[in-house]
Amino acid sequence: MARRSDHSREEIQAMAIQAAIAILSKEGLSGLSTRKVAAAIGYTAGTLYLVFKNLDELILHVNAAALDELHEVMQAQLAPDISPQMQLLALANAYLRFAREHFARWSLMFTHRMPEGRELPQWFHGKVRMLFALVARPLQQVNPNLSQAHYQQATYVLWSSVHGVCELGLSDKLALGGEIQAEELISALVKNYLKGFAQGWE
Amino acid sequence: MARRSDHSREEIQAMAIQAAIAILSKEGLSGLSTRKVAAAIGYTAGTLYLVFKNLDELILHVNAAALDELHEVMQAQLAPDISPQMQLLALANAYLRFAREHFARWSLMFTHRMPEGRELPQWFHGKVRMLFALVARPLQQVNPNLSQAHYQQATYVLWSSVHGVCELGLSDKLALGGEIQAEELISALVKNYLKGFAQGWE
DNA sequence: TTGCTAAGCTGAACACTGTTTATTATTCTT
DNA sequence: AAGAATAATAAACAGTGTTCAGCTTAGCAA
Repeated sequence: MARRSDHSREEIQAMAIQAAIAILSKEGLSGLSTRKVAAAIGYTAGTLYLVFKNLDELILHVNAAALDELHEVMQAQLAPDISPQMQLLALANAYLRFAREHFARWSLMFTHRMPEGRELPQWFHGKVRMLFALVARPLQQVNPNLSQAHYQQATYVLWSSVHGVCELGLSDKLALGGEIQAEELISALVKNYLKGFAQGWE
Repeated sequence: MARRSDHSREEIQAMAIQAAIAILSKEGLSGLSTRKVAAAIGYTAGTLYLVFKNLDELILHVNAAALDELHEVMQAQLAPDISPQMQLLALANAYLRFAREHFARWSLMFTHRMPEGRELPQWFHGKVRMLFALVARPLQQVNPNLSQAHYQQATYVLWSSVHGVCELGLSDKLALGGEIQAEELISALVKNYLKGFAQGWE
């Protein structure tokens, strides 16, 4: 076959991303392959290379979709009539929930590294900044007396630490006795961190 | 060739682990392969399967070696004449240093997952507990009025959050402006967390 | 309507990967 | 010295990402 023109480049691109997400959800990262993605959308592996530079670029878009979805579910947590502390806790729990429900996609975001030399594109960093902004604002309400740099640092720290609890809490590496749930750890972390953060800096 | 008996099973096993570590350090995870490990120790891929069940088991031992090495460098931080707060900060910084200097090996510990159904062996969990114990003791000194379960939870939380800061801080995902160093984040996290932890619970 | 060019797509190839197994070469035992 | 047991290999299998010559067809020109 040749020159079917059933779909535009953009359509094939979108279809491939969706197919990759579906495979990832069903079979995990090890089940993902170019041939399988191509077959799922009725094309051949070679076609993917007309639309993506390589598999890394496809994964980049899969990750971008995850960032968008994550932004959506986290933004839905924000409610102005709730204390900023509770908003931040809700954000952290939403992050944990996303990690649990979309584990393969979530961990691919961090597992995947650009090939040597290649950098993440700017639009990707933009999506990351959008996510951080969700945390920076409530933090500002918790303690309004700090500089912008402090909020930025606190955002990084809080986000990273919540991420770490999710990662180790959802893996088998921590060997939690089965007793301790990740939710408890998240709650303990966020409350304790904000207690210190509210009291000032140094 | 056949039946050379140059090395015992245990020797081949140890050689393969060391070779895998060397390859990992030089070429990263993507450079690791059974044929390459085998060639590095003067054997063929098939021989590795006489000594390891599969590649996962080899990696398991590579990770175990990393746990041992990590325990060593962290234990070296403990000095009884230093405040527990400073000891915990030193432990966190040692963890960050290890992650930086042995990045491929360090991230393989978390990237790698046992194949479906297979569990991590008990001796592996034992090594993890040994590491946690390094953190639990100083925590007990920071606030001696809590239950054992609280120390365990605090250990998990502190460890995981430091881990998260290392992971995101060392990746390109956070897009730190280049300004903020991971050391600063670690320091901010540990100090802030311990401030809250020293004040009590809940 | 026909012919031609250009684009879409494929299928096969290449160099890898982890893993299994028949076969060979060597050592040990009798 | 003959035979059994074992260490190691080479080759095979099914899969991977990636490239590219060539085929098929759409759209345009004559």
